[in-house]
Amino acid sequence: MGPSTRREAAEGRAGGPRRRADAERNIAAIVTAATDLLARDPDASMTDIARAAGVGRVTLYAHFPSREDLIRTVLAAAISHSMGAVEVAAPDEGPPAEAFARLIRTCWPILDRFGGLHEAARRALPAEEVRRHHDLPMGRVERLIVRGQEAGSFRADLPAEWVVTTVYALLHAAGDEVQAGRRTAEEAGDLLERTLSALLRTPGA
Amino acid sequence: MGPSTRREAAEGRAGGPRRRADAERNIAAIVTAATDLLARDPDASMTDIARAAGVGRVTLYAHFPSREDLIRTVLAAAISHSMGAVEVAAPDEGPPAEAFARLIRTCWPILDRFGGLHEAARRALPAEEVRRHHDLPMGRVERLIVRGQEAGSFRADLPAEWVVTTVYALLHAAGDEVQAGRRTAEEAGDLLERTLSALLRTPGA
DNA sequence: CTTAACTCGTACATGTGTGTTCGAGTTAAG
DNA sequence: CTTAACTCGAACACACATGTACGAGTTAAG
Repeated sequence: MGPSTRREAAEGRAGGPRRRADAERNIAAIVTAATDLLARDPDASMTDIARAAGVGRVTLYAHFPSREDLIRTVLAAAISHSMGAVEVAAPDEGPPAEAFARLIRTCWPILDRFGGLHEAARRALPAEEVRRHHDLPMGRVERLIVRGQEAGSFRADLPAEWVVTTVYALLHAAGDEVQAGRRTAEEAGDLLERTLSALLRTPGA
Repeated sequence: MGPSTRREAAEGRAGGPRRRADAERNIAAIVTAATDLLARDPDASMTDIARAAGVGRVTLYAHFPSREDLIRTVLAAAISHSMGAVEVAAPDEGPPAEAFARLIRTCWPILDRFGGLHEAARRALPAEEVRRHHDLPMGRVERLIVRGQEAGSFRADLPAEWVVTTVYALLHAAGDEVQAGRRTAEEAGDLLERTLSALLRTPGA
């Protein structure tokens, strides 16, 4: 048969015949390479991704039947990664202001990367599916904002949804600065923290 | 000879033989259609643009030898349009805070559209050229920020360059909200104004 | 060692975008 | 009216991305 049997979609395989170790390694390399490339450039081609993963293009297709499949997998991995980080930094209790500062300081690069992948997903996946995945980490941050508004620590004269939007927009702007080499990650993180705290503070305080 | 003599590049023709009226009209239609389409989607194809302008694809190429040429022309037009609006709303004297508020209130859609075109230009034009054009309206806003910082009306603990970046990022976020139909232009402008004023106010005031 | 899984270069089919050519028809300008 | 400018559909050449098929070589696993 072909270059590989391609039994299941590299991800949710049941219990069947075990996968060989080198295949496992290659799949991991592909996912990390694709995450990096797609976050930087949502139009990165399958050829680029294969090369970056140190793998032949055919091998890539052996594990991921289509670009859509690959992006789906990458997005799912990035989301579960993001969610883990967010839950640690900003759990559902404790002072919202501190939680938010911690969240920005420790995981803004992760969230920014998620934003880049989101753009890639928007182009390759059906809108409904993207929206569904999008809601998870976005909703988490929004809950934190709402909690802070209700507790009086964040300004409440702006819709929480809009605040989340601005947070992501600035996250992305900071990421671009770093990627363009205009600032180090530390500088960008610092600017981000000071900018966002000004954004959240209530206007009269 | 071909469908048209294509003597010069539709733009900087000297004095030679006059251009016919219908050609002039079509060129104008192409530029406005391209401006609209490219601002919304930087990947809009030449076919799309021709159709939106109500013109055959061949006619488009008769006036603009390449996609690069078209984008160059569109970008130049958008910049001169933006510059005009900015100079009226935010001249180089007068209270910076008021000038800034006026600037946002009256021409944020124009500036946002310019941002979209900038993205299209970034993909089609050499980086050096984009940067050169980019500096004009960007520098204008930056001068205003610096002036406000020196006058004490804006917070000075953030680099003016970063402030400009955040302004454009939020401008774009607001534009997306409108385009996605989540808010009206009025709502978005209002949110923008309140968000940005919080960003510029000095932290202790 | 033997076998099945896996890798990978080459090549092909298909689709899409760019830019050009041809030729016939239309329209503004003198 | 006459002419040169202009428009435009159809077709072509080219480049590039996706996805598939083949066949030979390599490697993990028993």
